[in-house]
Amino acid sequence: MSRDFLATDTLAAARHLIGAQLIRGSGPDARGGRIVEVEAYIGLHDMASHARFGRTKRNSVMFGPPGAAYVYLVYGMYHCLNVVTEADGRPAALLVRALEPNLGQDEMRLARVRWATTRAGRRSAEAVERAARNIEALPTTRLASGPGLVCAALSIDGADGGIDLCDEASELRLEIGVDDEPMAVATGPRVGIGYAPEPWRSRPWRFYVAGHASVSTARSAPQRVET
DNA sequence: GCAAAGATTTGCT
DNA sequence: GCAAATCTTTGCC
Repeated sequence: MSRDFLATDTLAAARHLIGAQLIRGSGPDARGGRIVEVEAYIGLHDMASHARFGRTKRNSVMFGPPGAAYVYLVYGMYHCLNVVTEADGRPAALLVRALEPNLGQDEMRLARVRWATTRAGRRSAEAVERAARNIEALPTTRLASGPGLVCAALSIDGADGGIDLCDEASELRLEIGVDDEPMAVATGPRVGIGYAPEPWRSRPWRFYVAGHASVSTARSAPQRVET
């Protein structure tokens, strides 16, 4: 993907990311899908953003050049992948919330099972079996329908932080799909930021493909169509 | 130094 | 519909 799409306005970049491909690996081992849901976090004054306290060790990648991967751990369990936007020095990023898997779906399902096994394994063998059965029963469309699930399906963790997603040689990268048809993009408030004061809490900075089966649902706002 | 909360997901009531 | 899981970062004493 051209870095120019990400270098300036974050809300415009969000529209470019919807429909783009996020891919891990290459050749027969490649896996990934089209991005169908993102959220924008923009600037020091966005009270929902990790950048609201200024530059810290965790969020420093957000302050760097566009196209870098900002990966962080939430709730002690799930990794979240962000695409850094805007000029070097300006803290902004797009959180990748959901993919439509269209490459290496079997490997993505296996990665989900591996992730769940590691976590549930600390509890009991029964918990592992139950989690594995649940994942095996999932429709392919639901393998990466949430920010934590995108990372589980693509095996993304802190080691991927800082990777250049615009470099076609990167292990983890973005590509523009050739067969992309215009998709109806809906907008709404960002998910899980109830701690933020207004007007940030209500900013319609969540972008998603209206009615798409792969869009996250766990805590999602109701879907409404825009254009 | 310590306490609290978090850009989530799952399973049980 | 609610609470647990799990650990890093931030804020306050």
